[in-house]
Amino acid sequence: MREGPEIARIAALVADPARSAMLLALMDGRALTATELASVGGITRQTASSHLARLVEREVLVVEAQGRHRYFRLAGSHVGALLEALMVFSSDAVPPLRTGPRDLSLRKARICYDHLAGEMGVMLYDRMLEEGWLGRDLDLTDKGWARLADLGLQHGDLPASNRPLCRACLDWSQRRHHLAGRLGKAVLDRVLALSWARHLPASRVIVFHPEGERRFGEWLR
Amino acid sequence: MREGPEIARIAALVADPARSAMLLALMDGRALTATELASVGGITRQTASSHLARLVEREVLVVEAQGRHRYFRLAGSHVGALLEALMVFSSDAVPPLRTGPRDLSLRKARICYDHLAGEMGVMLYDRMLEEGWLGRDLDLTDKGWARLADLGLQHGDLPASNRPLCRACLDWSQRRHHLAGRLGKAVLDRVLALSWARHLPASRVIVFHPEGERRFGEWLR
DNA sequence: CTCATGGTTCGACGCTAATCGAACCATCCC
DNA sequence: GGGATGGTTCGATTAGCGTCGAACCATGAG
Repeated sequence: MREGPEIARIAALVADPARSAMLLALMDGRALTATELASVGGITRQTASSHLARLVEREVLVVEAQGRHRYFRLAGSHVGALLEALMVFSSDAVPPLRTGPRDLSLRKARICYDHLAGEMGVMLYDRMLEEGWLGRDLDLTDKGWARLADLGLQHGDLPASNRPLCRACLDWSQRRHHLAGRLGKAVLDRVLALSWARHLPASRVIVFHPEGERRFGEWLR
Repeated sequence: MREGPEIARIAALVADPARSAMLLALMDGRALTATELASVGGITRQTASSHLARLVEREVLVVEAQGRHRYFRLAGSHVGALLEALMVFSSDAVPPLRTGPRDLSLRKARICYDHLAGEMGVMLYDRMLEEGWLGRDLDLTDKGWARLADLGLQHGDLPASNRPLCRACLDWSQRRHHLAGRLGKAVLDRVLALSWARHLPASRVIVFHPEGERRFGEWLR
């Protein structure tokens, strides 16, 4: 391309129908896989792969590899701001996309390895960050320790190991982060021990009892 | 082009180096001619003409014909907002462009047909709008009439005619509007009659005397 | 009127970039 | 181990669009 203002190259990234459709689908902050994005863009996987590589290279998207999947999401709020500035002209809508399991109980709460996933897991993670229980690099603050004590969790319940204390894990259904690591396991264990929820046999479903869900939400308030 | 989100088509308008250079040059709100925009875009006039037609058609720019010139400017603040959202990624600078006469006195104040142009003329027009002397459709308000009386201008000094009372005229050097119409002529006549300024013989230059410039500014305060 | 200048239209050319088929690599599941 | 799925790389094709030369129209100056 002939040289010119930088903004032309950025605009060109959005100017392709397939790429812009992918970006719109990511506007709600979720993370989607390459195959899903190929679908919303109406193109094949190999074409999408090339588009996504360019978007990551220009730091419009960030990518997170997890197993054989690669999750893409917007690189920051400035990308959302750009898309919104464009939507002023066009009034495009963000297309709905169902992700993950159809089963409502699975979407609500389930086990991911050994920690809590689904809506409840994402809520746990979000609230801990919002309320300052976790610092920016996922370190547990004094306030965080205090609130864990309210739940009955002490330092002793979280023995040191190679595994990190707190880790962010991409949620299959929500496509946002939930809490993993030793603390993720400890919180789930505690929720089960308190009988706020139970683990449905022979499945990954976690069923919250109404009273347990209320208390869980209150603890996070 | 294959169908897809609207935002792709808007982004495509900015994605071209020549077009984005033109848009950047217009970011300060001035209006530039097609030939000038061709120059900042580094392209020929005929190419620029095609670009500008598309930008006007998509309502990114608006055009104002004046004599054999066509002045283009951004269609609104939402266009500026879009460009700024793009510049977050790139930190392009708005390129400087000298417009109009080199002669400083000509840039400062001059006659345009029969009314005041240049910095002083643009200031007059801007202040009248800011202070509510003029309404949105350039009608003279009660407040406006009162302040004109301070200058010694009565209704009788502005005889009715086919020519509109107030009109916006694009300023050659400033590339912004200044005050024209019967009122524009009347104000200039009055400024000259008060000896706040004089008309340099055999030229279009208006020279404000220091004291006159002070009083003029005070009147507009 | 004649000339100069600003601007547009038309047509042809050339280049860039999006696209997909095919082959390949990596991971998960059994 | 083998099969299935997610994802990438490579190469060839194709289509869209930016570009300018040439001709033309409109306005302003003398």
